[in-house]
Amino acid sequence: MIEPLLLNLRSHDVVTREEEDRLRSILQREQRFSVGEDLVSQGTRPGYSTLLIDGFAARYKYMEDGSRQITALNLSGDFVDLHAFPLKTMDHGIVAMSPCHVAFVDHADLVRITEVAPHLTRLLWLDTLIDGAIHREWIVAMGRRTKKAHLAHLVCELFLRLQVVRRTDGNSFHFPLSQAEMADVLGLSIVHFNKTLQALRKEGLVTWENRTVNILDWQRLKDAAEFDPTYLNLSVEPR
Amino acid sequence: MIEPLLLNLRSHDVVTREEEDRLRSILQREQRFSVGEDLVSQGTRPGYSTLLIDGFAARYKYMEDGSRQITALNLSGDFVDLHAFPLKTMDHGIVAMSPCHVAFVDHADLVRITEVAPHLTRLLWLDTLIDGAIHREWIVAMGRRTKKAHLAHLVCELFLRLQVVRRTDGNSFHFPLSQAEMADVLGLSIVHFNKTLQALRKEGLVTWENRTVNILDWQRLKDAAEFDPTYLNLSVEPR
DNA sequence: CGTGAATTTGACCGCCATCAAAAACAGTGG
DNA sequence: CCACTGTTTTTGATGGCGGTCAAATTCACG
Repeated sequence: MIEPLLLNLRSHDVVTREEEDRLRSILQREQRFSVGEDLVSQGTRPGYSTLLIDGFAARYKYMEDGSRQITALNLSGDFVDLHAFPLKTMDHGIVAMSPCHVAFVDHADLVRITEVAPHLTRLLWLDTLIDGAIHREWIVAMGRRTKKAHLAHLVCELFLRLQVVRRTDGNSFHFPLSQAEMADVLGLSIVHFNKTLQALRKEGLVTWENRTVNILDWQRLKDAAEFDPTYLNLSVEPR
Repeated sequence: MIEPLLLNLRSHDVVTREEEDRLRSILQREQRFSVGEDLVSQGTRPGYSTLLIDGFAARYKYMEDGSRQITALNLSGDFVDLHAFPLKTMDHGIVAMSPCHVAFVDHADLVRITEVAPHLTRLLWLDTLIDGAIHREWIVAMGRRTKKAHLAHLVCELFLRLQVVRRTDGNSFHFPLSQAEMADVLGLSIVHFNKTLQALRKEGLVTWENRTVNILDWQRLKDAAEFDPTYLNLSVEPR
């Protein structure tokens, strides 16, 4: 049940059997959310953190004019709000973009981990640091990439992250977001997201239909995106 | 010497005398950098982290076409690359935007802290989580705010962050970035940054000259920015 | 087959990039 | 103190990317 989390952590460092057991032992009740439900709502102070076992979720923030910006995408195996643990008050919400299967962890148990399991603490810390690295990459994409490159970059990133948790199938992966939702990821209008996607399709870099993305030419996609996977830290090293 | 760091940490939680001493004891040699020098370069694997004692620094990434995006601004009291500690390889660089006074901390000493000082560990973790929260706010600003609101938001954020480390003077603060550098923060052209700034000036929200920003009307600036300081976590709570 | 959602196309227009150059400013040496 | 030079800020003109509005088409599903 925590397999995707373990796959995630093990893409960065060795996780011992003892650490694995410790993680299992702190998982509280499971719960399922359907599309559109908030896993965590803005402004709340949850006393627990949420592990996404399976599904797709998005961090989002609404503006006063009703527009929305998605600031992160969470995949199977992601701790969606380890953040809330020392951060206390949620400054944004997290919503299910597909049916989501989650498990909860009490903050008290996380505090306990920092007290007795320093290496595991560093691994969880690392997980939040990679979130930060992804955020920076998104900032770069929004500020200095063309929209086409931004989208291409996102596809590259999603592919590698999904591959870690074995959610890819050859060169393709299931991806449940609508184009309207993707527009909120890229900070675009729906119309222009559509035109950007069509540009990628026309160049023969990807297909994207039935909520399935298929990468036709990894090398050219990578080039179009100026994609460098360093920030994902996909190498096993002592941390 | 680590006073600004302590001010930073103490804006979130109580820091005991023992923790304070521990922090002092792990600070290695100090160093000064002049404007334009890299505190940390992209692609390197430093064995230490850098505490910014005084000055302004920026995380940046260059694109192949030579354009640059600044993904974060670091102020006095910020740990500029606690990230590199479990992250290992720097996926971006950090450059001095003003003369910078820094001190170094060995990664081995940071590992030691995770082993013997859980609360201090959580405080340092928190620090990196707030970096992440700021990143998310920047993503929102780039994706869904007008450029004027984005700039206003940044001014609000800088003011509060500088106030914590006592680098404000009434409603104004010293800020050494040129307009060209600010353009790299907002993902704008120099010309348009200038026009955006003039819009804020014309509305009587700020003055900005001689590298000094003065906030003329906090409330209206806040409104123009849709600024909500929650993400900065400026409240003292047990973490 | 009908209804609502999602995708796609087209027209129009404004924000912002680019190019160019003027004006203001800062630091230099004479 | 002033001329000289490079940097920074500011202004103006032009064009393209991407937003908004509107509608057609395709798709999902009861």
